[in-house]
Amino acid sequence: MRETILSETVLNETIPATILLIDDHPLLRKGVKQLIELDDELKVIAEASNAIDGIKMAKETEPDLILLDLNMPNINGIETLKMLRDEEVASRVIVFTVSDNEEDVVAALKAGADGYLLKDMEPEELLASLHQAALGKVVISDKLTTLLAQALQSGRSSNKSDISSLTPREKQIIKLIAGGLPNKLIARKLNITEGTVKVHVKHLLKKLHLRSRVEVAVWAVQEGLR
Amino acid sequence: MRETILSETVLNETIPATILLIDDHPLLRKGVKQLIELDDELKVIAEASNAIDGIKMAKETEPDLILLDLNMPNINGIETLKMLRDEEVASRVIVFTVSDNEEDVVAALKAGADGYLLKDMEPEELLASLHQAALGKVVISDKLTTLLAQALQSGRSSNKSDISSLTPREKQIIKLIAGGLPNKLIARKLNITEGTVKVHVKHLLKKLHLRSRVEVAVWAVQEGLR
DNA sequence: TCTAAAATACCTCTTTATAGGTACCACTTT
DNA sequence: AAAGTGGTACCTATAAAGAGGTATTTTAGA
Repeated sequence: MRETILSETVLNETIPATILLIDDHPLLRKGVKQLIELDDELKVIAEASNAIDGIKMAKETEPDLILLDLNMPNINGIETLKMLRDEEVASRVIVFTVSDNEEDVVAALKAGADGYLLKDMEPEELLASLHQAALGKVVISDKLTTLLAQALQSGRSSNKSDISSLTPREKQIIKLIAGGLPNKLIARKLNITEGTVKVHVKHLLKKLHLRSRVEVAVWAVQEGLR
Repeated sequence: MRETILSETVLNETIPATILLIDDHPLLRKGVKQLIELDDELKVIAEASNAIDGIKMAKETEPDLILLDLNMPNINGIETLKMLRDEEVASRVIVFTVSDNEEDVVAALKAGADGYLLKDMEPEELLASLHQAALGKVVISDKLTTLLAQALQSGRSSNKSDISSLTPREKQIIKLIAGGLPNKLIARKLNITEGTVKVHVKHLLKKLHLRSRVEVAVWAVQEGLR
């Protein structure tokens, strides 16, 4: 695949690592792309502004690295990551986001991310991290290492509240709880009986290891469920 | 201040609107700056990664526009905006953020923002909005207009939950509610009886025009009470 | 197609939460 | 001194929430 190179020492020839950007913010993509252009060992070969396009491009271009935003409309980053894995995309996926939330970090790594970098990092650090990532290393922003260590040592990685275990109905009810609705109104809204709502609440409390709907509401808000 | 221009029709001479970027993400700044460079009616003359530097630079450079991020460490965007106003900086301040949260939008505009743009907008739209802003127009992302209309018509701007009417004890209890504690545990923690906690809860519910502790918890979390 | 998971409904029982009232005390403002 | 505010306490009564169980129907996966 390597193209012919004119009048250049063959020994100095570097094959740039190819990168796909998936982020719904055009401006951010622009900034990252411009930064990466300064580095001849890295090359942005494709961009996408949503999960669907991103996955399509990943399959078409087979990049070495995928920089993936977490906070995207419709399909979020974690889901996108899982879909990429399902599609057997071989690229190394680096989550690139503003969220230094422990849940997000753990979820991303559990879902098989090969790195987790924060958008507020210095440009030089980002390039350095991408180099490492291209070499097969798992890269994590310095800020997060302490956080991760705590998460692991306190065993929270196994018993933390995990949205992935919830059924669609349960997620739906969580959002309504976070909206402050009592069971009776939730029932009316969903055209089911209050008793049934209680069953769902009971189940989701158990799954999330939470003690009350107040904790559910707080959790949901902090988790950014909408 | 206008520099000498060589061999150019004087009639076509445009004085670019000067812009100061305040955002803690270097990459985003990079992207925006690159975009603005394409437009010779706009010019980034300074950048800052935090509120303190931003305010200093605003006073030094007196830009026409300030693009201000909301989500910054230490001092957030709204506070920064207020500080700019206190310092009597004459620049038009455009909030530029990812948050399409109603509270944020309303808070920003109440604090005197001259615009509120979302980071996920298209580059062309951003440039167009900045042109409008430079002409003195208040620019709001299209996405937000519906939201704003609702906020105003439902009168939420005037009778929204206001923390200032709360007593210290009530604020304290709100934080504990948001921590998911039931009245009994709150009582233990504060060394008062559960009955007394109930009275406080009752009062604060009335003051905040909220219907349940769940709504209180959600409100507190979104309000960032800690 | 068979099966397991999900969603639904109804039951009882206990605990929490909310609303209303009265009352006392300390402190500040008028 | 009187009035107001904030914090405390106790009372009754109702509403809501949560835990336990059983059971039927749909839906989706193997």
